[in-house]
Amino acid sequence: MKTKSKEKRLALLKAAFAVVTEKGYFETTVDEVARRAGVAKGTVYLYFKDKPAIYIGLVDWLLEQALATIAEVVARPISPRRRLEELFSSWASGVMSNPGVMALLSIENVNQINAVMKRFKKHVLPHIVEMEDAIAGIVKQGIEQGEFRPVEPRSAAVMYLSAFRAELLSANRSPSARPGESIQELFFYGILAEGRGRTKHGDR
Amino acid sequence: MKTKSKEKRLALLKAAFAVVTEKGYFETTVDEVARRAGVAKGTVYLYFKDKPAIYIGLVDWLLEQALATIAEVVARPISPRRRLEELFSSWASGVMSNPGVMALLSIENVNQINAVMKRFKKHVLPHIVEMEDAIAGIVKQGIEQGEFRPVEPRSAAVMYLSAFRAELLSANRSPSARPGESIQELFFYGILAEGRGRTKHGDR
DNA sequence: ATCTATAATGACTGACCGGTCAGTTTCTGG
DNA sequence: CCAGAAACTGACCGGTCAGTCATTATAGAT
Repeated sequence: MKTKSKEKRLALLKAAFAVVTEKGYFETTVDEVARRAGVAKGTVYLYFKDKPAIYIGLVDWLLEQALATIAEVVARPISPRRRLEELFSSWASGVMSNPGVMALLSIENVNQINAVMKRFKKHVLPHIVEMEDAIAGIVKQGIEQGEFRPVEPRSAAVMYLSAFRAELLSANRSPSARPGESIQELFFYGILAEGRGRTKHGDR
Repeated sequence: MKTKSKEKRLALLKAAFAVVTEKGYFETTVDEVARRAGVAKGTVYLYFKDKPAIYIGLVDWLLEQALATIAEVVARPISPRRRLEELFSSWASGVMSNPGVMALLSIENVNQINAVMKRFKKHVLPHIVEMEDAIAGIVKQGIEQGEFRPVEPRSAAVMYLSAFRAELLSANRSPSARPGESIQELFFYGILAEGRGRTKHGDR
């Protein structure tokens, strides 16, 4: 039965998610993932080739959901700005809301020195690029419709993701004032009081 | 001789920096740090209590430099906006330029589940907060002088650091167009084309 | 009820690595 | 030149954990 197997795999991924977001990849043991899923260690190896494969499967699963959320927001009949706002809150209340997810994806920062890291990078990076592209698409649309300034869409996408990340982390640290809106607002309006006449960042 | 000892310690930190930014904390072995510094493993333990202590010493050292750079920029007779711009480029050409540094500090994202992680967090977080405070100070000054809008200084600081991080990572990935200026420009001007009349993000 | 195939188990192994410490080398000052 | 101190060394130990596989349990077919 194919579905039964898929369900089992998913259950393992969920267990892995719980452990990895709590402890990080390197401090996660396969045995704990197994126990958390209610199976023995050997069973994990029936569904995943090795430990890195669990991580890769996990990232695939998470980013798939993140991308699905983007697609969903893009389908709504709203302005690009509203799209970005709603994506922000959709993510913030979904899987991406776990700050551990950010740490999870942070592995991308490490230089790829050995075989395992190369494998990680090879799988994670294309997904991240795909996400950036999707967001850049929203930005581009906003520019064409005149809602956004003619900025570099990719940079704006990178900035958007950073803002989201920043929001998650700071919210995690102090659940005080609503910094989420504050950070979103900064993304939209910038920090400067005036001098908004130009398009490019001065010349030279 | 006290200085001799300090020098040795510094040499070890530099070796640790090289290895850790390349491989990340968990894949770094004490033995490799020792070899990279040209000493035997045992020697490392004359200067650091254990492996976590190396990491903590490293973070202290790096953030000390980052803070010193802020202080230096703050001392210059320039506008808050220029301060932020010059800090950006000072960092980008200094120790912070290594993308591995960002990965290094990313450990802070992991939840503190065990004693070692708690130790990490206890040391790293205050430093990060200190940095955020310093930048928030610049922002506050800019608001008082009317150069910046009346935003929440802390949020702006968090956003600034995120922007820097984003810049580093994307520059590392594609040395194509100058995304640095692009991202800085976004931080200052935001993305919206107009509707700049208000101060707060709507009401609600 | 019995047989077979498929799934699951967990004890075991080998590699790795943090930390130790008895032994060795280097330094210092008399 | 020597003796004692201080610095350094690296073989060794113990614990951990990824991955294996012989054995056992389960499900489905007849």
